[in-house]
Amino acid sequence: MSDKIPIYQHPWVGEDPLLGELTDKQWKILKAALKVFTEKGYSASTTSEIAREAGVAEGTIFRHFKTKKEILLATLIPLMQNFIGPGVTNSLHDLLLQHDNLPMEDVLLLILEDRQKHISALWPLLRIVLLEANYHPELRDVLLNNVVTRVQESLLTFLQKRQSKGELRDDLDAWTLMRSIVGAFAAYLVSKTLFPEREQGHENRQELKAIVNLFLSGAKKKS
Amino acid sequence: MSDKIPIYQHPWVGEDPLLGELTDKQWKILKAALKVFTEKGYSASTTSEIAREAGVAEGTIFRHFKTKKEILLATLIPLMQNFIGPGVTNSLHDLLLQHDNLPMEDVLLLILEDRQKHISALWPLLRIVLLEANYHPELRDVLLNNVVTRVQESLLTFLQKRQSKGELRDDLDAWTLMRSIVGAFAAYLVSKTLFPEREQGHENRQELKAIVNLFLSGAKKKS
Amino acid sequence: MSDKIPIYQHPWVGEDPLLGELTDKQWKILKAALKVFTEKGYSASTTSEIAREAGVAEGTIFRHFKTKKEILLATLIPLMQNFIGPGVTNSLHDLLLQHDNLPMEDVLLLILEDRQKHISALWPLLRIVLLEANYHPELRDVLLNNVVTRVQESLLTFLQKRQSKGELRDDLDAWTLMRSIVGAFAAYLVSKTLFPEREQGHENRQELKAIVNLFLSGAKKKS
Amino acid sequence: MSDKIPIYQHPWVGEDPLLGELTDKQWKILKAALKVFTEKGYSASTTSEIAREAGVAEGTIFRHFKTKKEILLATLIPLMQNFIGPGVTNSLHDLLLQHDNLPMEDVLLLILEDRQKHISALWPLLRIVLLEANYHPELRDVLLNNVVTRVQESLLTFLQKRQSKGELRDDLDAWTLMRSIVGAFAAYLVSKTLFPEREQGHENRQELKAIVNLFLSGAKKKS
DNA sequence: CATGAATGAGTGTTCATTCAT
DNA sequence: GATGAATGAACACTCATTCAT
Repeated sequence: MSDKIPIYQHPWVGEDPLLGELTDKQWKILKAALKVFTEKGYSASTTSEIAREAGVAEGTIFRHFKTKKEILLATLIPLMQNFIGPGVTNSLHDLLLQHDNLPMEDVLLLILEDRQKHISALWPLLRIVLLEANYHPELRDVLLNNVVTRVQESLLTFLQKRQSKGELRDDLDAWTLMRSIVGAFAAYLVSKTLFPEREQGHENRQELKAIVNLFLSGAKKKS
Repeated sequence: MSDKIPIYQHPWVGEDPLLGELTDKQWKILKAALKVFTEKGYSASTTSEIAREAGVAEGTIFRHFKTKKEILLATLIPLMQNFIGPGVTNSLHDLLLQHDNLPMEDVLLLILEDRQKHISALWPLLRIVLLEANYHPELRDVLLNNVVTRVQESLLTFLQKRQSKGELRDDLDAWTLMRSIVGAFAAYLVSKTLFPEREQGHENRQELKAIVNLFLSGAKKKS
Repeated sequence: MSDKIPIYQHPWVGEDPLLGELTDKQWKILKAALKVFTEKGYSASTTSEIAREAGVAEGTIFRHFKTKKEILLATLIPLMQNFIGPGVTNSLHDLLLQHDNLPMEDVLLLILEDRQKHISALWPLLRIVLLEANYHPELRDVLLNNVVTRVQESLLTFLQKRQSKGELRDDLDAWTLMRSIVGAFAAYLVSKTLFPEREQGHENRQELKAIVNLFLSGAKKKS
Repeated sequence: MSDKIPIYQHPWVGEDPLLGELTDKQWKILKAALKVFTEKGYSASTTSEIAREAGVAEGTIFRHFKTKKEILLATLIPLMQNFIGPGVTNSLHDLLLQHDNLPMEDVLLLILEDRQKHISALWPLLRIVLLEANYHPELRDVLLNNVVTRVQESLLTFLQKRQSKGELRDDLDAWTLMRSIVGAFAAYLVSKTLFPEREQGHENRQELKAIVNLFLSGAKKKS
């Protein structure tokens, strides 16, 4: 048991019942699997390539995971549950609580900058999750319940509070407000990825400010 | 060649050099391939299932397409070039031209409703294109150049014209405006798909109106 | 279809729904499978060895049979249904009918000699059937219903008729009589196989006569 | 070596050079192996299941037995040598000696009843031995030399003595007599196993009596 | 041009056996 | 001596691709 790696030293898995603690070998396999899946997708990846990448024998993989699909789930689900999910939500929640009294503009800008950092760091991971969620309901469920729903709730609560404070229009559903700002922000990230040259000229923070400004110009309560 | 089908009778392929005109058999194969790819994704589809679905022998497929990958490209690229692309762009273009003098609110609503209809109809196709574009650069290129770019250009032109007319703020980049409205609209579609129960209560047109209203409240030039 | 082999040219399969007619390749595979199974038993046989023995690619095997187990069943079941079963039963039945009026001694001797010839010819086949029937209920069922039961019925009918004619004791169940003569005969065959040197000295026919004599001495009705 | 188990406390192995005395662990492994082999046959059994069943680590098994095949031999050979063989023979021998002066009918009935009891108790073991002897010559040899031959000798001696006493026909080889009674008896056991419903109606002892009666009616010397 | 049987490299998975601890 | 993680050759089976008919 001496080769166990302490939970906090890797992003995967806390007291997650699916995996428990990870041995050195398991960690190497999961890291290799994530790399290979990320590059080629699940179907086009082979267990033998994962083994080669992990530096273990192919048989070793199946000592730790019953099937190839279990490797996929054991790779992505804990990441969503323990890393993406809480990572995303907690910091979001903290942000919203912490700066409860800042003006809307500033809070939203902080949030978007914070989100952007997180998403950039996690992008390869998020990408494979989003792709494979199309074919594996188990992934879809965890994605929805552990990531999407949590983000929504945090944001909704925040927006509703600001509505009741009179800072945001309440003739529109908070849900609609949320979709708009999240959509605009997401579209910016996508655009930055697809057309790096296009967005490169602009200062990132300026662009985020513009997004917030446009949103709030429409969303603020007119006195 | 009596079994040739006139171009205009099927959505695929015009003067596309990749395929030229399609024989009856080719058409059946492509239709079958699209169905199978759509259901299981490229990697998990087998040529034998495509053959069965098309009602031809497996060998026949390879008489028309050199490899499985060529089937994928021959299926999706013409669709993007001749169907999604123009279909999308033209109608968009027409709409924008046709109602050039309508108030912003009405034009945007018309556009979104029109887009929504198109996207719904094409969704299975768009889905597989978006998914596979992640792994096949050939697809990604065509997707960007033939679909995304065209939509952007139409919308940009429209927004810029309205900016120059003084109807929209010109302190913000038209690109930024576009991202916001497109993002908000896309977020609505995604939300409708992922949480049908959530969005079900609302009247679709009301929701689109809210999106437009929110956008324009922020985007309109203050006099 | 020109490579189909007429049914009657091989022992396997008549209008057997399991296989229908056999192509040249299928025939080679089944022959190879029978050989390999016979030599090493089912579990220890590999599909690759069967392929090598049949002179076909391993993939070819699975074009004709879905699983390794299906090869086993497709090999043995038709043999039992079309070869062992009828072969055994018909000739037995014919014999019994044909020589209905011969003295018991002669009929029994004819039967045993006939059976012995059949069983010798089929021994490798019977052996693998008997062995694998222990692990595959499908085989056991066909063995019992198509072989064992048929033989029993023929013999029982014969013995009962002779009982009612007053030639055999009727204070004993015909079933008991049958078991005794069949058992004695089987023990002789086993003994000949296990201890060839022991039984070699004796003339085969003399030995069969002794078996019949011993049986009839006990089984004949005392006047 | 304090964990050695005295020989006489387990049925396996006496001065058998193959195993010598057994440690507690070895005993557990052999018991587990016998169970697993008995249930699935040799080929379909896995060493890991044997280990699990024995409650030891998989590596431990290979510390005691070089190969899987050695486990099979170490399991079955000593059982034949020390349990089946002697067990069978001795009690048979004793019976024959003890009741040397009883009438044939009674002795044979006693023998058959005694054998039946033994065989029933040992059936799972005998079954696997008979099956695997087909593929492992080492097993076949021991089976023939230690079990079959011994039984034969005891019975032959008995029958020959009765022949010389004038109680049994001596115009037939004792070997022939033996085969007949053994065959009839074996056929009864097989029949009882395959068609339990058929033989259920009859009283077991009555059936045995009938077998003996039929045999002796034919085998007894006519005065 | 169409067929579909044949191919064989490759797949995910198993398992007897080894060996560092 | 006992362990069980690691191994890798072998397994049953798949599938894109070829080619004789």
